[in-house]
Amino acid sequence: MSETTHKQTPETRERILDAAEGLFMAHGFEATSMRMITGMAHVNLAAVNYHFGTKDALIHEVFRRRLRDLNRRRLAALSAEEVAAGGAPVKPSRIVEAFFGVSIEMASDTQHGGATFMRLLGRTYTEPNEFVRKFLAEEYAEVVDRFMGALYRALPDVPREEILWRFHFMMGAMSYAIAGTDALQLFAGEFDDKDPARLMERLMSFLLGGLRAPLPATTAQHMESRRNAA
Amino acid sequence: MSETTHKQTPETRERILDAAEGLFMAHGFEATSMRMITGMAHVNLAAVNYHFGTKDALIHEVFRRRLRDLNRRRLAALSAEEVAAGGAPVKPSRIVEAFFGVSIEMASDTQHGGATFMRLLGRTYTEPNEFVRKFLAEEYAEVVDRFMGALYRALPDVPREEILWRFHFMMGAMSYAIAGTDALQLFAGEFDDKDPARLMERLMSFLLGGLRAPLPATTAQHMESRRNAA
DNA sequence: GTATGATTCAAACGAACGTTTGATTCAATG
DNA sequence: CATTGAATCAAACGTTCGTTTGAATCATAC
Repeated sequence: MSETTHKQTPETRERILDAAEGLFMAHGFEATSMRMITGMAHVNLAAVNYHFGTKDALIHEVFRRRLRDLNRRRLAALSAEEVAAGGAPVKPSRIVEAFFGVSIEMASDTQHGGATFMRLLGRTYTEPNEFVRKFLAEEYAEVVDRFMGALYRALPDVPREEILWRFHFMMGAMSYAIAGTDALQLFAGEFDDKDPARLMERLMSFLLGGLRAPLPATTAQHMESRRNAA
Repeated sequence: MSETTHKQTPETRERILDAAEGLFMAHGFEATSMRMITGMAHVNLAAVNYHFGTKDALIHEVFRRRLRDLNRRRLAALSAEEVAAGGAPVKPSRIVEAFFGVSIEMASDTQHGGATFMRLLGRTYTEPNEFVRKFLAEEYAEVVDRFMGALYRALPDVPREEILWRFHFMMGAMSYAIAGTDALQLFAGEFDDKDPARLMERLMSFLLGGLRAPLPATTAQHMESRRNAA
């Protein structure tokens, strides 16, 4: 054999996953062919089907590999806040920071592909593909439960629907923040501030500003009439 | 001929555009085939190529058809605010309302496909496909110029980069708001509040809260040192 | 009513897709 | 050193894709 003595098995899987991750991010799932993936990974065309079964299973694994760690760190961050609060409800801003801080942290990791993955993840929340959204929901189930529960406890007077929507809005802002310059170039041709620390600052200011904004008039009215009835 | 005496030309184009719009929204561009489009539109397979040339040209026309009107209304709304302000800078909140208000207005129009299109548009801002983003940038060029200029004038002390980012975040929040329940179901299985008026309220509160949030520490420091130097 | 240009139609085109196959090569076991 | 199971390889599979073709059908003008 001329090079790399092909046959250190574990490396093939990783190379495929890395290549697929980058190509999915750059071109989307459908526009990325098996031949593109195996070509970039320098493996045989049949390797994907051998190691993962189907293309869909590969997509699944690309997400599972990173999402497991991402959500484990999110839960750990929330747990740490809950311990620090000692029984009392965690402040909303700390909850938001726990969730989105980990996101941006991972998005800042350009060494191990974290940045690539987060950009892929950001645009996948709105992915039309049914089966992608299905397992995304599964992977998020526990995290959603924990964080929503914490927010409900922290804001007992705010309607849960309102909290859900605001969290949804925050997810959108974060996705665009991480997807980054791609969509921003729509608005400004020249634009290259990529310092992740400053991005984190910027995004957090915006998110907390939105979270703390006065409730819309209609919602406030509903709460008022409810309070009077009680 | 049995039905509809096939040959009222203008209707064929519209039927294709409407079908394509809905299918692109539901499945994405690549996953939507010409056969799906022509099947749903009840026209011959070759009709798309005859009327539009290629699939890409069809995609382009799907956007151009609605975007023209959308951005014309945005510019009109901003002009009205500028007239009302009579030479003085328009308040930031009014600028934001002019831009995003028109978006939600169109997203609320379930009669003429406006809602379908806005959901499609929301997820297209982050579209990987190069040529889609290209003509999106072209269609937006004038609107971006006008609105960014207005914001710069309204907030002369805020760094332009900061304004750009916050507008970017707002776009993300709006996209998720309009893409709506799709991504929200990720977080809450049962969820069906679709009243567009309340959504508009909710989103505006959030956006203005984020826009008015205190600047991040680093940015504030930069401004401080600049002020001292002057 | 016949000529004309626009539109629709059924059928086919080559290209690219995801996947499968069967032989071959590797590392490890007895 | 022969055997075994895992991994890689080149080649092909059938399907679907976007697009093209040439004949058929329409509305209109002379």
